[in-house]
Amino acid sequence: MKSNLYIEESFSGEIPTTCVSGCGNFSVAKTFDCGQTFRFSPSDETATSGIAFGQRVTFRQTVPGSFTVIGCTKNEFESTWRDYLDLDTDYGECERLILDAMPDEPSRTAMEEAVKRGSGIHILRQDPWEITVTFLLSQNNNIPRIRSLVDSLCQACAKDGDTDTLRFPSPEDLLNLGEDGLFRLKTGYRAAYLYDAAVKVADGRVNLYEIAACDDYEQATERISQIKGVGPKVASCILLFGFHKTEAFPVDVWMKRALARRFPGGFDPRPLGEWQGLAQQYLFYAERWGENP
DNA sequence: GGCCAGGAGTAAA
DNA sequence: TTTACTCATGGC
Repeated sequence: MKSNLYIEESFSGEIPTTCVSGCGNFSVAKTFDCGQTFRFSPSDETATSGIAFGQRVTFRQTVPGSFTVIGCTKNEFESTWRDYLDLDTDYGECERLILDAMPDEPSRTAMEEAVKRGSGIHILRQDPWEITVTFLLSQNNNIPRIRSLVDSLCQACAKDGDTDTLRFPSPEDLLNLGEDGLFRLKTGYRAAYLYDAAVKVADGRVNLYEIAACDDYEQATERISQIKGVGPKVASCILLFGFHKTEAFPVDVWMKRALARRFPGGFDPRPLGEWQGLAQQYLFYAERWGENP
């Protein structure tokens, strides 16, 4: 169901700008800084720029719930960014459901604190293949270096000049690069994983469309895990960020710290059901940014 | 120079 | 079924 956004297009000279308001307390900065994408970064104090679907885009925001998309017409916003930013989900309601699923103290208070800190985060609807590749690169790696590896991969597969570096490499691009070529990009032992992913997606042994259509989370996990290097954590990240399967609950080193600190009595995410993934993002964000939101 | 990073494959117990 | 070791690389 479409929510009631107010969308207005304007022009500054030749440059179109689309202003969007009425999207709850959506936060651009938090959404792009909670580790779900590696191709965006702050361009100044109020703007975040990056690349998705082969397009460069800038989102500028000064107050929660409204923002502008620079260089973007209303039609482009409707056809691409409205869905990408998941603006038709009521995240206020999601927050309430998360807290309702945590009736017992002190866990409820602990979750409440994380939700308050992370409130405004949306789970982006990103490209499944791109997420598969980037989270293969993420394993046993740090966030700045993952960004740099994604960049060099895109540049290595660029064909015709600058504009082509925007496009994310296809499985065929990775096959052309070869395992050796992937290794030379400093991907380390992950080169073999990337190559295996490219082979299996290209020949259909791993069918991303079937995974997208699969309502059984366990079965989807089993299918994506056919790729070498996809274990429990990477699988849950791919399903959450690439397929929007929000019952995923990725547990990494940040989450282990967050859970140990906030829930010393242990934490079972299962009662959160389809909101596990969003709760995880709040906890991840709160842990990563600590007292500096 | 050792430890850690949005872990997973493998061999051994 | 769990546990230790290993896997590239770079920042600290």
